[in-house]
Amino acid sequence: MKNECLNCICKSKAAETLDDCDYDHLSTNHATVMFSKGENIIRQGTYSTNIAFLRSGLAKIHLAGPSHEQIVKIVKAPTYLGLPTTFGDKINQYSVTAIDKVEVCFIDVTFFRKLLNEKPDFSYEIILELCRNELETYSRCANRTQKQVRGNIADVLLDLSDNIFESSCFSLPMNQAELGGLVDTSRESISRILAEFAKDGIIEMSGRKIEIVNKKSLKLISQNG
Amino acid sequence: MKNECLNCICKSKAAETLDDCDYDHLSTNHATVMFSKGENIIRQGTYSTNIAFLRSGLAKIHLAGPSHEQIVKIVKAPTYLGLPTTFGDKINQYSVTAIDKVEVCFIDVTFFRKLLNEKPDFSYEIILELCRNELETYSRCANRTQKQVRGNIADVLLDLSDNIFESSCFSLPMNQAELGGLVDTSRESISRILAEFAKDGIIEMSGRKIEIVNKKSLKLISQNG
DNA sequence: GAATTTATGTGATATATATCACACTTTTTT
DNA sequence: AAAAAAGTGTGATATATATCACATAAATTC
Repeated sequence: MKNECLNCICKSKAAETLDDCDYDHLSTNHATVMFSKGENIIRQGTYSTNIAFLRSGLAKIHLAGPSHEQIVKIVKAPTYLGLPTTFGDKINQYSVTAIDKVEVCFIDVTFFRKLLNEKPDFSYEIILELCRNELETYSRCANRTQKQVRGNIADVLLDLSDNIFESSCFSLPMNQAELGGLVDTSRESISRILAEFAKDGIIEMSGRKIEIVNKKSLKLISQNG
Repeated sequence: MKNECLNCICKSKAAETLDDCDYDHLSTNHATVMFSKGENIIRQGTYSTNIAFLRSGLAKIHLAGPSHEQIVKIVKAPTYLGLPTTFGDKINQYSVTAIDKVEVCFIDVTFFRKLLNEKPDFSYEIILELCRNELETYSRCANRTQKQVRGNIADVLLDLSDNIFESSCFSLPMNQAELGGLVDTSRESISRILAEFAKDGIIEMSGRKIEIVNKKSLKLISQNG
């Protein structure tokens, strides 16, 4: 177990500011847990007791909206999960669910607090991460409410391709009903519009496998032509 | 000017953790500026150079969405403005505009960075503020996209009454077109639905003056009956 | 205080998308 | 391999709300 964290290949930016001694403590103050597809990592409404760090895999952040479950975003390792909850509120305000097989490090809050307290560089990196998230959330929210469904679906495809899978070819990480929750539409609209994109030669689709053939068009649709 | 900040009656929670010496430095590292109604405090697209702290008054945070201007939220002193931008991105991702006469303290970024670096309690309070904002943004966003217009208008009225003016009687701080931007509707829908609320005896209205007469109904509408 | 601009009220119409209903397909379970 | 469950495709219909088009009212400007 010695040097477990020091030698970890998937560190957060904040963790990279730490020294060998911190890593030593970190190793003894965390537990790594595997979750398989569909398992709840953080559950809305329960008490938040640890800091969760997504070490590998994909997860979705989602919350119960007034009428249905809304997926806020899809995140990819390495990233902290549920930081805002741990500090802003003791009760989780949203859920985090594994999209594929994931590894999560649960870090003792007291120890994490100690790092924040004693390591200003660490603390500053956490601030940066929170700031970036907030900005992203603002524009994501403005887009979702203002664009119509076609544009939002285009956005999701581009996000998956550019940021999550980093390839023009990928497999949709969820079913159409969930995609609806991510884009704020009905399952049926997702089906229709994906079919439309395929018919128009913008994507190629077989089952959940998608290849973006005409990224330009997709971007145009995203910008709402 | 001595003790200007120490004796300031409107401190941020973070500032309350500081000692006399910090306050001394703060006094010499900031400038207080007055803005009148409608003036831009922070402008989207420009470089962010200072930390802005809203010392008194109301402001709206808004950004250019794909099709129209969206008001993210209305904030009230005391609060930092545009923190996420200063750290997350050098270019302002949103605008902040004075709703009434406001006072803003611009604090030197380098000095603010120094505080974050040397005063862990200060830094922790900033983290808390960022966390709370993020949680709030998530649920606000889920609500706005899922509820229909009636529910969102009810929410805005409740927010104004409960959090901003802390009275059941207040004057709408903006015109109906802007309210549309806050709720994601057209100006006309705002007009129609406010008239409807008045007709149903839920509010009393004369010009922009509003009194919430039946808060219970409003809450019911907010929860989407 | 007359003229101009800005804000608001209200009907008629258009439209994007939800919803319902059901066929078909794929995956999972037994 | 059969049976059950979960996921998807697609038409018909309903509906909330945008949009357009004006009328009226209030606030600014000259």
